[in-house]
Amino acid sequence: MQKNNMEEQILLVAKELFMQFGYEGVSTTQVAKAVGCNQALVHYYYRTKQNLFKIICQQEIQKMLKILADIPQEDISFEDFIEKIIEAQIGFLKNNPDAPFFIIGELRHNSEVLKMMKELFSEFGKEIVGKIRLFVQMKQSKGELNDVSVEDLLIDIVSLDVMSFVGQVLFTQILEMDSQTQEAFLERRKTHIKKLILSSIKS
Amino acid sequence: MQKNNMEEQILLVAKELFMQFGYEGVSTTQVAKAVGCNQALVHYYYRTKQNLFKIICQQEIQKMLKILADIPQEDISFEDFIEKIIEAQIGFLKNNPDAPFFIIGELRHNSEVLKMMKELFSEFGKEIVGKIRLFVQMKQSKGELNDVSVEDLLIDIVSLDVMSFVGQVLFTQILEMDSQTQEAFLERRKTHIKKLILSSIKS
DNA sequence: AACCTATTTAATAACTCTATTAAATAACTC
DNA sequence: GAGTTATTTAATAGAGTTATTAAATAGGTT
Repeated sequence: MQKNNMEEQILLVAKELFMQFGYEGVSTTQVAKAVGCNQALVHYYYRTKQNLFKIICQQEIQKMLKILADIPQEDISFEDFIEKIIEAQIGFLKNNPDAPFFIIGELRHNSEVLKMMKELFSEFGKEIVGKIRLFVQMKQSKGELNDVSVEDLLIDIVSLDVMSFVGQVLFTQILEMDSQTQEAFLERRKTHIKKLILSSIKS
Repeated sequence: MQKNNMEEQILLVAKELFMQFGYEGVSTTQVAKAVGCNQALVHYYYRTKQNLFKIICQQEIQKMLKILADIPQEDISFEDFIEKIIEAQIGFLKNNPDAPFFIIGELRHNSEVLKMMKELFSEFGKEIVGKIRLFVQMKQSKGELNDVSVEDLLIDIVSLDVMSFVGQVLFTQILEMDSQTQEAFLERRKTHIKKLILSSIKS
């Protein structure tokens, strides 16, 4: 391989491996081998495995929460609002298929991930919920929307989006779906989720 | 500890550890220490770590799918039908809080878990979907129900149930919820999920 | 070219991990 | 109680892990 920027290469390759196999599932020796450099170099640039992992976690979790934070602010219908959120989330998941597995898999026992989630959530969490609440209240004041819990709404959308993805991976393996069928499955889920969410809150 | 049945003790303790920390996150030395026996005993009874893990996986995944397979067959309303399924799932998750983290966490890279899911799904999967389809068709023939995709319905319910649980663990840590608040959160989600599911399919 | 600094490697210390072996102990069977 | 089998342990081989060190190499500057 021997790309000129080894520091970045290591981070990139380590990200892929950690995301797929988890913290304990990857050794610095494996990272070095995959990069094509000496194992000591991994430690030269990032000192410890913990530290390398921490940097990667921070980047990835931040990326994920950014998706939620990037709520459309224009004056659109509630239907389009929901659609855009779902679209953004599924889009992100398509580009980062390992993300939910990584987060859920590490969350259960990796205190580093937990701490990071806590930190980044207290940074972005209120902002995200606040933005959506604002939009919902605006629509409510116009009489276009019933009473609705923003927290439940968010949990519902994230739940359905994330698990569509987990399901897709599962079914891909179990039912031997080809990539075309996978794509179709996700598209079907996307419209289904939108319909499901909207059916419960239309005024 | 030194309970008289070491073979069983090892399985029990190993289950707890594997469920929380995953395959790579647990060593046979740790298992032995937690049980209070010699490390070689773990291998005496189960030969390899792989094999021990496999046995535990089989048991746990089977338990999970059983929950889905135990669909109420009595002549009840569709509303009660959905409620019972949700009740059963949330109940199971309360007793096995690590289960979704374990499955999703291992699914991404542990071929053993994947293979097992594949095997057990082809054994129970069709049965489960078939049972629900039968119930749905029965209700449809009576005109009590719209057209509905059984697959989507199942994915929806499982998604919302499982992620309520993942969310609960997350929020417990992030928002420092006490056990009473956790219980309330789950109860609220339970009724919310039921309402959400039903709102989309009532005829 | 000589010097300096940044990058990369080989070697290795100090562990830990899995799995096996042989020996010790406990539990039965006659 | 002697003999047989089952359970449990100590010891250890062999491989792999993280992290450090000193040495080698590459790049840039004067």
